[in-house]
Formats: sequence, C-alpha cells, structure tokens
Amino acid sequence: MPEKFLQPYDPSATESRIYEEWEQSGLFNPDESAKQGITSADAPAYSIVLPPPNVTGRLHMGHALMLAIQDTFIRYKRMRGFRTLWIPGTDHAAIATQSVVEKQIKKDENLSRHDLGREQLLKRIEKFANESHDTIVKQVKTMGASLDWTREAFTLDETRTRAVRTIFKLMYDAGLIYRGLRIVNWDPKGQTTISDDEIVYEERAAKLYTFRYSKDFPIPVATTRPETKVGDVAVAVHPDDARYTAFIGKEYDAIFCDVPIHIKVVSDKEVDPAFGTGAIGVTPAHSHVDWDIASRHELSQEIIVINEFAKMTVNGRLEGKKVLDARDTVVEWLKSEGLLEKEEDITQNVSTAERTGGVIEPLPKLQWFIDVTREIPGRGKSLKELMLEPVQSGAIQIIPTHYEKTYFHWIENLRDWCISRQIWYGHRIPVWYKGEAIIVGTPPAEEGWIQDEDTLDTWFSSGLWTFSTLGWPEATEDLRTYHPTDVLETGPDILFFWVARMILMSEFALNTIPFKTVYLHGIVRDAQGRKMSKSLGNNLDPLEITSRFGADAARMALIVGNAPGTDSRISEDKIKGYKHFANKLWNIARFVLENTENFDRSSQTELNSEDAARKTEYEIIIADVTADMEAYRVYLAAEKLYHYVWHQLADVILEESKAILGTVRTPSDASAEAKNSKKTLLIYLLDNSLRMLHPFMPFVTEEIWQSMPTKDAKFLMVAKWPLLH
RNA sequence: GCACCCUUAGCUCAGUUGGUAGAGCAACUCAUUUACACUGAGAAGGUCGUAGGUUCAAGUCCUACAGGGUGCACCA
Repeated sequence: MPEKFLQPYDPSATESRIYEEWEQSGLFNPDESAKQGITSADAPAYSIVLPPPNVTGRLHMGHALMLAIQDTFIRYKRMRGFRTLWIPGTDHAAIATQSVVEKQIKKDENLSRHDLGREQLLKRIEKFANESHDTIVKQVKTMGASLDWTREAFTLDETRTRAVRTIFKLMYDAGLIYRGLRIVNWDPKGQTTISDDEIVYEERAAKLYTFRYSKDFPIPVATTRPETKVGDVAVAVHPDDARYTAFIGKEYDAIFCDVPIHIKVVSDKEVDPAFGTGAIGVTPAHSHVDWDIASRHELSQEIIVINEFAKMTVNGRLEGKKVLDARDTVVEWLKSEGLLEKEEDITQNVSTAERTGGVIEPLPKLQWFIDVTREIPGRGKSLKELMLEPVQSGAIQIIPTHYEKTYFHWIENLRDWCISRQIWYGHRIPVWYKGEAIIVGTPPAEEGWIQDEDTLDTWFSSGLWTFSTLGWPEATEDLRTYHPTDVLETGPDILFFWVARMILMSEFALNTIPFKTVYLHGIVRDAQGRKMSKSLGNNLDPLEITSRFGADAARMALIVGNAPGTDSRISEDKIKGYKHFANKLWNIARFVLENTENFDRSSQTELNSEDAARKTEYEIIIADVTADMEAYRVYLAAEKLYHYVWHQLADVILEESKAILGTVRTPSDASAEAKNSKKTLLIYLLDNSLRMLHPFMPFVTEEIWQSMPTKDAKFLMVAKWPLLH
C-alpha cells in the first residue's frame, strides 16, 4: 500500500496535479481518445456546449454548479465509451462588459466613451476581456471540468463572426430580417435599445391625472404622463361606450401648454371603458399601445416630443425640460387653465432597464428586427412555428417538463425581435450603406461604403452557439459528428433569451434541433435561502471553497439533492460534509489495499454465499444508479452512492470483514477460502464504487484508482463504467 | 389579471410508472484511539398544507381552498 494512504486525504495537494495529468494526456479531446484506441472510431457521439461564462469577472457558485453537473454528464458518457465532446468558450456579453469597462474608466479617469471614441474604447474592452478570460479559464479548470480546450471558442472571434454574418445574410435574403421604424424600448441611461425580455417592471407610486385638452373639448382623459400629451393626435374610446359615441369621428384643435395639437376622436376595442374616464389620449410616438392604435386608424406617428435623453423637444415652456420636470410644468399649466379635473394616487408598474435601472422611454426608432411570424420561403413555416414544434413534438425535452408550458406561453406572446443595439462592443451589424444602396453580409471591397453603426443583440450570436462552435458555416466533420448536441444545461432565467433563440437559429440554419434535452438547474442560494449577492456579502467564492474543502466536495455539495429547476441551498457545513466523505473513501481504500496486499486475485474466483449476496445487493445499486444517470437524475445517483459507500460499504461490510480478515488486536481463524472470498468482494466493491463516483468526485477517485490492483486503464477518467453482465 | 411551481421529521430537502414514509444536518443515549474523531452503534422524531374525489391501494392522480415563490402581461 502506498505511503500516502497513511495521511488524511489532502485535495489541495492532489487536484491541480491530477488535472494537469489529464490535460497532458489529451483525453478531454475525443479525437485523441480515438487515436489512442480508447474510444472506438464508430462509437456514438455525445456532446455538450458549455454555456459560455461572461468575460466580465470571476466565477460564482452558479458557474460552479453548471460545471459540476455538466462534467458529471460528460464523464459518465465518456466512461460509457461514447465519443464525448464538451466544448468550452467565453461570451463577450456586449452590454454587460462594455458597461463594466465604461464604469471603470469613468471612475479612474473621469472619461466617457464619447471622450475615448469607438476604436479606443474597444481596445480597452478587449484588453479587459482578455485578462478576464484567462482568470475564468483557470477557475473553470480548478472545478475539474473535462473540457476539450483545443476547441475553445469566443463569441466574438473570427469563426463566430463569419457565422454571424452568414446567418444575417441568409435571414435577410429570406425576408426575415428587416429594418423598420418601430416603437422600441429605449434606455436613456444606457443610450441603447433593449429587448422586451430585458425589461423589469418596478412598482412605484404615481399620480393619475384627469384633464381636458381645452375648455371646449368634450371628453375628459386620464393619464399618468401629462407631458406626453403635447404629442397627442387622437382620443380613443370603446365603440360601445354610450358616453362618447356621439363624438366619434369629430376633430378638434387646441393649444396645449404652448403646443398646437389636433385631436381626432376614434373608436378602438382595445380601450377599457372601466379604466379612468374610458378614453385614452393617443400619443403614437411614445407608447406601444398608442402606436398600434395609430396604425389601425391611420393616424400620424411622426410627432415626436421626447428625445433620446428623455428631454422635451417641443417649443414653448417645455422646451429642453426633462420628462419629470415637464410633467410638473404641464400639471401647473392644467391647473392654471382650470383643465385639471382630478388627481389620484395610484401604483403603477414602471418599465426599467434590467442592466442600468433607467426608466424606459418608448421611442420610434429605425432598428433591425427579426420577423417571427412571416412564412419562411421554401419552408412553409414561420420562425415562431420552428421554435414551437420541436418542443411540442418531444424532439426537444425540457427537464423539468413543466417549463415546457412556460416556454409555450412565451412563444404565444412573442413579438418581432429587435436585434440592433446602440453600443459599440459586439458584432457590428453586417450591413454597409452608400446612399440608397446597401450591401448585406460581406464587407464590400470598394471604398465609400459605411457600415451600420449599431451592434447586434448579444443573444443573436449566442443563438448560434451549438453550431458556430462546431465550425459552421463550413461543413465540418465536427458539425456532422456532434450536432445536434445532446444536452443544454443552463438556468431557467435564460430560457427565453437563449434557449429559445438557439432553437430558432438552429432550425433556421440547419433545419434541425440544437439539442435533444434541456436541463434547467435552479439558483444556488445561501444557507438562509437568500440569493447570493455583493450587497448582502453572502457570496461563497468557489475558488476559496475548493482550496479549503476540495473541488470534489464542492461538486458533491452542489449536486446531491439538487433537483432540476429547483433552487438549492449551500453552506460551508454541507461542503465540509462531503470533504469528510472524500476522506472516508480514502480510508476505505486504505483499509482494502492494506488488507489485500500481496493477494493473488487469480487464486480466488468464486465468492462464498454470504459475499455473493453482498455482490448481488451491489448489482442492484449499479442498475439503479445507471438508470438514474441515463435519465439525468444525477442528484439522486450521487445521494445513493454516498449513502451506500458510507453506510453500507464502510459501516457494515468493512466492519464485518474485520472478523474474517483479522486485525492487529483480534487475529482471525477464518479459512483461507473465506479470507480470499472477502478480499475479492472488497476489491470488487471498491473498484466499482470508484468508477461510479468518478463523474461526481473525479479527483479523489482518480488518485485512489492509480493504486488499485484492478487498474485497467491509464486513467479512471477513461475506464469503463460498471455494467451488469 | 393569467400561467406555472412549492407546501413531507426541529431545519434543509429527496421520494422515478400510484404499491410498507426516506436522506443530510441538528438534538438525545452510549461506545471508542480506530481503516477513518473528518469515527461507530442505538433510540427518538411524520394526520405528507386543508377539505373532498378516483382507486384494491394516494405523499404521488383529479377538484376546490389557503399560504409561499417564480414567470408573463399590464391602464392610458
């Protein structure tokens, strides 16, 4: 028995060394594994793409969870003999990264991005992204993740840029990408458009004002935004509202707070007669609902009264005022003119930008969109249908299944996807203009063309991730072999942002699903069930945790009992428990190795009936755990193994074996046959337990394996998963 | 407002196709310097949120209600 077993197991001395050995073996790469004759060339493929961590900072517990779960899937399949590929990568995370760097520059040098200019700012962001990338890769490795680093991708590198430009062109030519003037969600703070999904609603106290445009205007109107009323072109009422039917079709002129306005009374079914006065002042340019009403009634949508900085653009007393100041001014004016009829306190859901917290100002803007309802030429279906069908048919399975309903619900409410962003870091829109002419997809060779200033929503390029990482648009061997991928493992918070967009992109570009299974994990919370956050200071740093307890312990603590789609709690005590377990396993190995030293395994092939019963009992565990692994129930498999190894193998079987094998204090008079049977059993149980625990606790199992008499592969990582015969 | 999820031991949570209620932690009693104190043995702890229903059989399926959470929508 090697001397190392005389000491308690020390993960910090072991883990980095083993990871290095694995990496040097090249066996994270399925091609290398086939070359070395470990995987057969015609073995089925199994692939996962790692959801690329943002290059904005450090690894957090959510990353650690994702790495632990995926590495467990991957190591299991690798041991089952699949050509197993796990692709690493990082995400440029456009807005997130740019705002981190902008904030830093503002703080350190008091400069804005406009002071620096596009080129300079991009250089600074890239430098930050590179440093951040290196840190993250190092951290990913400490978790034991068996990623094929030879295939590492970045969402903004050359291959991915080619993929983005290619698909943009394909969608443009298919009539799915268009540029149009629409009401968008404008974030005045971030100075960019954001998608519907990036909005968070905040409940705030507000006032509902009831007023008339002028003394002779017949209908009172209620609003929370009096300042926008200088942009009104109509009043909409419900067609069946008896109070107002007499006025439908009539037009009125007024001077509203120094601004001349022309108001037409229209009827529209969208109006709720029960709310306010039952009449809506229609401001087409500054409200989604009003824009749609204006479209239906062919009203002017061109009167813009608020600009990108949320300031008033009209002449008169409101000129240049911020919207909130303008609101006060209009209310004062209404009061002085005797036009204000009522002022009520209400609570209102205000749209704010998820990232900056800025209050969203709906504005009409010339933006790029993806049309999700238009029929795709030659396909007879819309993108919406392409997103819906594979989940409906079961081609894609979402775990837990109830998220399928959430998914369908989202698709039903889906509107065209605004894909242009007014930030600088990201894939620049591949469109070039020269006067009226435009070129889409590939940059023109001649001079004089100007590229669109905007960049693409980061989810546009992320949507390509399953196949852009495999070399698309080239028809690569990787693409043929590993796509569709097997599992996408991620959090439910990006089900719409990302999962849905990946289905859209893959279905459009390749006419196939991007993955067969979506495994959604929950949020990792602290011991009290609170979200981990900087402001609470309750973050557990995965690096600090692994250095104190070992990556194996952290992985087990994250996986055991953590059912998909359910939030989990983690605490140092829990992690400590699994550090103890690693040590327990270590000592089981010590006991078994110590007691089977110089044992000729070929001398004993038959187990006696008592030991055979133990083996049969164990075979049930193998079958059970294997079934769990196949069904992605890793949280159950891990718990069962833990329980068996500690409370059956160690507490019962090892203890019983002492009487047979004898100890220093109590010599045994058992027969040689009984002893040999017991030794055979112990080696069998330890060997197979190491194999089954490996996907969960790769380091300690690998370290023990290197001293096993049953060692039949250079690394446990590529040894065979136990199968029943 | 609509949808979805959760409610099981003191705490945190599992419970797969309906088939004798489980784990970890904590607490209790005892043992022990041992493969391992990063230990072991034992005992205790439950009307499975409430009320109905289906079934030979319900923690599990159905209905209603209550409490907690999440997502979506949204009023001008």
